[in-house]
Amino acid sequence: MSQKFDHHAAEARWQAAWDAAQSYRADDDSAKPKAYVLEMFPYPSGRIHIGHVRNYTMGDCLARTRRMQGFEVLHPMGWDAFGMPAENAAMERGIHPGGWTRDNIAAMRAQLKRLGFAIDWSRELATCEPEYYGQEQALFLDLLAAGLVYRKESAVNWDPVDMTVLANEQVIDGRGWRSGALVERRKLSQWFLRITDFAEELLEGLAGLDAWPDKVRLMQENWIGKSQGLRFTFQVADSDSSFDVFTTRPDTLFGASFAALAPDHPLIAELAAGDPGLAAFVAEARAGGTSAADVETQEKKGYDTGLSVIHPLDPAIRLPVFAANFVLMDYGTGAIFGCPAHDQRDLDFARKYALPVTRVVAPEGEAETPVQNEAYTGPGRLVHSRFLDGMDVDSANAEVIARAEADGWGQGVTQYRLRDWGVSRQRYWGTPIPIVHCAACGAVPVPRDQLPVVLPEDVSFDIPGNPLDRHPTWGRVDCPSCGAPARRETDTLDTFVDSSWYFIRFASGPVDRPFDPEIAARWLPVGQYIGGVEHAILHLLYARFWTRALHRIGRIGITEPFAGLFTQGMVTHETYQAPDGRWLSPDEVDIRGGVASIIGSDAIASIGRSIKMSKSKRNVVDPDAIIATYGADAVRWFMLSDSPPERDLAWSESGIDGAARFVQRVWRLASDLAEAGTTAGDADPKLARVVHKTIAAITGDIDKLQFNKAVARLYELTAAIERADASPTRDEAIPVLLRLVAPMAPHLAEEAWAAVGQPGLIVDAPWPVADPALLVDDMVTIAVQVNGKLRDSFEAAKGAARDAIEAEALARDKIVRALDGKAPKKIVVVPDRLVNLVA
RNA sequence: GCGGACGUGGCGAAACCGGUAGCCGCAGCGGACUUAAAAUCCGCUUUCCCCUGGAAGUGCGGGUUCGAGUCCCGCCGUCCGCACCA
Repeated sequence: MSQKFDHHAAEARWQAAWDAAQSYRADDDSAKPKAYVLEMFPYPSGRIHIGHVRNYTMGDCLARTRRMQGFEVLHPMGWDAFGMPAENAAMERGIHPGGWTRDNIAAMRAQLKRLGFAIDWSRELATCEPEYYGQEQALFLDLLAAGLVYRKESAVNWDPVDMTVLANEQVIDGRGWRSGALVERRKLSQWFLRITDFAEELLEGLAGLDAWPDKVRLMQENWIGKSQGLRFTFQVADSDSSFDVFTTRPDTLFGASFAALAPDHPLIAELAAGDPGLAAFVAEARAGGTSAADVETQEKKGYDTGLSVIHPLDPAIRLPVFAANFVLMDYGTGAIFGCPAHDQRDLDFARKYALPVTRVVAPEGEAETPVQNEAYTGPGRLVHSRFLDGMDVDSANAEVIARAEADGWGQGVTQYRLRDWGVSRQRYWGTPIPIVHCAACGAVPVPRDQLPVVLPEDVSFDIPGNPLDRHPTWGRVDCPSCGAPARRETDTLDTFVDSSWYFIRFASGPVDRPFDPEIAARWLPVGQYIGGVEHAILHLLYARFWTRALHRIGRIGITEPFAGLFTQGMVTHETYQAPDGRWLSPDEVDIRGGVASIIGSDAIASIGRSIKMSKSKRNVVDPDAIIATYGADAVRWFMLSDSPPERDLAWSESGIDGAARFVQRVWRLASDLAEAGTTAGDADPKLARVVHKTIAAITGDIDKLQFNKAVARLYELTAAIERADASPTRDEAIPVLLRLVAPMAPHLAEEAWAAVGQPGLIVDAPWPVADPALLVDDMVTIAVQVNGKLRDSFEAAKGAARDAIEAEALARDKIVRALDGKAPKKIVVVPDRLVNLVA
């Protein structure tokens, strides 16, 4: 009888066949409608992990479906290949980051190919190659020329041992994560991109992204952090100095009892020079951690500068000026006025330093109720505020802003939390910033004909710090402008720059330019982008910004790069722990009947809940091993089944067993048909209905990326075909099933398609189309409820008259019994659905 | 602290617009085939009870409705994001 489906042979055979036919090559010149399906490209860490497999399987399923539906599909793959892990590997093993990265890419590419993804490999790119980053340098210079790039001094976290800049996440308890050295704040001259110029349009653009998850839009909205308020100047009494503050609550100005400046504020720096106490306070404030936990527990502290400022609405009022640890230099103006009654932080501060607390907003009748330990931030009317008294908060805000503008001491402004994007990294393994520093000419762009600025290969990582800084020759160049000896910029670009435009380069990647706008326009924007939520803010915001920046300088026609976005869940796995608390890997236990016995011992492991795979919990599974055992199709099938794609998927041995079983079931259907040949006789209208309903449902499910539902329906269809008696309908149903399965299990589908004698490759076969006539049933089940409780049900012709249904319902034995002789007070009839009798 | 999502069998989950809760899969139980096992196939599988049937049931408590997993109000819990943002 039928042989088992041999996944090893089928995978090799069909992957070769697709390659030979160049099945997944995207044709720029195709007349077909275009579909651009993209998954976030991976960092080449060394091995594909199961999360990647899930991500790419989803995209692949969609891409394959679109292909069969007649779209010209662009489904590319590349490598986000610059970044720290390569440098860390270089330091640890004394190898070159480039070699390490390229080896990893080769290994991971082979892994992806084993899964049979429908990828146009001719468009593959790696961001670490000069062909890519050289074009990025060109775009950087374009943005520089357009004034969207600038250079300024900025504080960084400096690790004095590793001689490198650390990201905030790399600073743990004030120490470098790798060296353990106390981190210093250093000022460095760094390059910035003017993303804040785009704050408003990035915010407004979110409204149009209706195929994005609300969650991501909201996260971006919060990140941009728009707020409106008043910016005004405080004059320091008996002095020429002044400073600006920003507030969203100008209405509470009469409740002000102090002003406070960030420890990093320039005015504080000035004063600290002559005030050792203040200098000590500043040093102490800087030492305080910036982590969430630190901030939460940190006490509000201040230092009285001895200065006072003049209240803008009444020169007679003077407010003391403090340096305060809770005022941030990088939001607003780095200075505030404190209104303790209506701001919790100000209240805490005021209590500590015995400053007045004056209520200026109160709900009805509470004007004289003192504010105790909780600041009042609710609605109400202004009190103790002279000309503002009696106004509501909004009117008072507007009134104060109007006066400030009329009298010239302040103005209404919109403030954003978003800051300009600092892109300088003091590292080797990144895109060199194409700038030359000349003593006479300043920062000079590298001329276009000298791009790319290529990273030198002869570098070593045995000494800490950026090897570009100590390279003997690379940094020495002549100034492109005056010809005098000059030095290269040794900083490289943040790797988020690399990933901000790769999707454009996929659409069009000429050798002499970053992209061809006309060709790129044929594909962009990306129709469906799929990746993890962890990129909800940074990557997705930067890519949106980069696209808008290119749009502003006339390089591209679109403003939004990703029309549709889907954020998929993680793949999790149960955890196993030995009685002594040691974590066990899945292949150290044998699970039967919910009990995990430890292999090679008679002890029982405790089973923990399914959580994110991590090395420390040892609950990681290796895709390669699983593909070898179960086959690519079973793995792909499992990745799409069970859990909704936006939720986490719990990997389990039994789950993948089930998937492998299904592959065999489909294969059996096909090979039995191949053996038996076609059937003569009558059609099977019941089966035909099932087939067509399934076609319609699955098409919709895949459109909505609800792969788990599509999978459930395919199980049902398979079961229905298995159960059906031989008929021409059944013979036709099997190739339909194969086409529906093809996006998920393509090797199986090809093998079976060939076995049943269908012509050509199934990947080129058209997607089945449901016959609308077969989607409607002529009989429906009517539920009969008494007082809302189901008592009976019966079959009726679809569209049957209300009276007839009502009469039938009342005549049913069970209903007569349930009503117990009483006449219903009310009868609700929902045609084709139910009858509810209210007794 | 602020913002958001979610909560349904032993488990992963379905359920169009408010209309028969639990499709499908996993695990489990029973059976068939087999010398046996594997594989495969068939059946059962929310809980409880006085079991030809009945009651309860979608985190908890209320409400709207002929009818609520779905809508409204208030809690509880879990997860995620941001975090001294003036």
